[in-house]
Amino acid sequence: MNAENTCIQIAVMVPLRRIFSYAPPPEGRLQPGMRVRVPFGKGSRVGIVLGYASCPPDVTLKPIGQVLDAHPVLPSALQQLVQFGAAYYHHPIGDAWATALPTLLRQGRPLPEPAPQGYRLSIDEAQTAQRQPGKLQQALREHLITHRVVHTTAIPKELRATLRQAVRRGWIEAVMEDTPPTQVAPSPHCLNTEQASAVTQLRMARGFNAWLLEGVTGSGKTEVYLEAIRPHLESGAQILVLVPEIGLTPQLVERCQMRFGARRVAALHSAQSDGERLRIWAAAAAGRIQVIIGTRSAVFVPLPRLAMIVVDEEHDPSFKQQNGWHYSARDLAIQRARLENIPIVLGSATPSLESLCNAQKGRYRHLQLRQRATSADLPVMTIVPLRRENLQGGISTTLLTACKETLEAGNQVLLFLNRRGYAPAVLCHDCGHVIQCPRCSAPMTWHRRQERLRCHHCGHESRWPQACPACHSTALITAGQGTEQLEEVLRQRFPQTPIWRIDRDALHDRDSLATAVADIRQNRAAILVGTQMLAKGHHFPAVTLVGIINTDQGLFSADFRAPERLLQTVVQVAGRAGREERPGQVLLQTHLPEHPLLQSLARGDYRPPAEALLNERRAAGLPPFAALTLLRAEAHQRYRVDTFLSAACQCVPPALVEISGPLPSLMERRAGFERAELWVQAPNRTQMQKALNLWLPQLAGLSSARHVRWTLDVDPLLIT
DNA sequence: AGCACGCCGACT
DNA sequence: GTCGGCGTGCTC
Repeated sequence: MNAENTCIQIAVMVPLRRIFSYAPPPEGRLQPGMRVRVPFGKGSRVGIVLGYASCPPDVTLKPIGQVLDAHPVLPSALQQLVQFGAAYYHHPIGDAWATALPTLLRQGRPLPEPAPQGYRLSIDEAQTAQRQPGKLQQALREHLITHRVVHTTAIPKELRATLRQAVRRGWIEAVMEDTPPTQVAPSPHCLNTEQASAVTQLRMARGFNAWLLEGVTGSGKTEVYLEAIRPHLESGAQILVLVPEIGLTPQLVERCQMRFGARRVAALHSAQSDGERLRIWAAAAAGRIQVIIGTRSAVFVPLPRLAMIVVDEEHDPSFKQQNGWHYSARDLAIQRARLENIPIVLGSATPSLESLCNAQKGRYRHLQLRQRATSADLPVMTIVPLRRENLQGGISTTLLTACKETLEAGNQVLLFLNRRGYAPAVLCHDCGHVIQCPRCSAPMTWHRRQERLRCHHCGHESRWPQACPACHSTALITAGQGTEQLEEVLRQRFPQTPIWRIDRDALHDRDSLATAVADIRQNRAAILVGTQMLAKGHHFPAVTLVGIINTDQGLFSADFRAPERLLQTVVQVAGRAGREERPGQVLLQTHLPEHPLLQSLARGDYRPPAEALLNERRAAGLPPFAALTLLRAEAHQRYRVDTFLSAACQCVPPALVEISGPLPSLMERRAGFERAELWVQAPNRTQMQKALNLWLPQLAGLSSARHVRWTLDVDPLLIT
């Protein structure tokens, strides 16, 4: 006769900012982190046990439907990480858990049994196998006699059924334990003094420690990671490596597997099937994989013997999730390292201003690699003023001449233009009207090859308009240049030269980036035209000239981070040039040749312009010198967005934060939704959290909140 | 997010 | 006379 009942608190996997209570099952104790299936509304949902609590005796609770796990699905440190992340980014806990788990576990599927490492004949095989061995049994038996232990994948398909039967009958047994680790290959490279010093310091790191490894392009950061983690792998520990996009860094996986053995190292990314991802996830959780190289969500992979985390290209914006739970995998990785009390390395040639600031404040230990690992010099940057230049499809005569000379010398040219399609706009020659996407406040992009107008924000497509919608003139023309047009212009100018376009459109209908890259390496003189995709990771040894076509885009953007990204992109693209003992040259086309950022950038080093940008941020009171959160709202009707945001302004906890807005979003209309936002600034993250914790319940209670879709973006990265 | 309930327009 | 539009409210 308890005055109070115990109930179990469950994070149900729905996007609701609530925890639900259920009656505990009659037998068996539940542990936090176990998955359960619970009756919910009309049907049932998967949920996570958070703990026991007492609840008043008068409420009747539904019982837990089914306990799905014998053990917590995430270890306690990761449970804390999900908890922390949900609280910090003010995201519903159930949905945070759903995001942290592989799809199949989220859906309630069981954790897979560990796959056997191999098979062998059992000791008493002689007795059990006597009765009439069939042809297949005999074949299998001989296979196992010659190979002793056979890995599952090495068994011919036609013998699989026989194998299953043989295991059931007992004359073949599964080998579950790890194969002894293969010998770790010695480093094929000789480290220079800076690399060696970085490796030594990282190897001595014990306990939580954050390191910023800042190394110019070509300085051999990867070699430092690999050598720093080597002793951990030799002692059987595990390593987590986070990368921005795995498709762009397949060499890292290959290099890692080459050195440490393919069986120890696995990649985890969205191109894999749900089943494959779960298998790798489970193998990592069971300690059978030592190195996980993965994108964002890999920050939640359980690794029982985790010894170090590496975040490669830590400045890359794709570490911040843009939909659903807006978490930064880089920042959560740091929190994970803190919770697990291990060192973490953030590596980049162009560190984010946030990380630079942390290094300067002494929160991160700073490691620098100033020399390139090969003897190649850093490329020379030259500003090409466009004021007087004759432009051909966006290319200046100066750049064209440089291309010609480079090609004649048998070298390759890389032209960077961050705009897909043929032209970023179509306009009326008579009245100037620009063809807009009907669902977004953005111009439509002309794709000439498919003869379609496409919106890059919502995917809307249409034909070339018959007449101007405003004045009915038929004189419609394209304006501006995209990669498709650049490619066309270059084909006219250099008909004999192979030209490669590397962007999402070009790779869609041809083969993968990897094959394109392989082909490019085979070729001599060639031109590469491409977007962002070209800037990341790949080495093009024969490229000696890099042209940045539209430098100015990053100088005019309303996003306060645009100059930082411009700087990082230019330095990264420039780093593709002049490797392998050939001097490189970078030409920056601009209408603003005197712009201080470009002047500073042209001197070649990342640091001075980065520090200038940091000073600007300090003066403007922007991150990393203040904490920033965006309250975004969208609805079909504009007045509902404004009503909600104004009401949200009214209930802001006074004195803690400063509010600007409601401001229309950079793209006011997107996919048929009217969008606006509130900017919330606080002197630091602690104060921000205090304010958000007071504000959020008020927000959720607003009646106007029910007519809009709203989200909080803590530490926003892209102001889209 | 789903899912049901509920009150107003064009169809067999 | 119904089928169905999406506005509103709820989920232990």
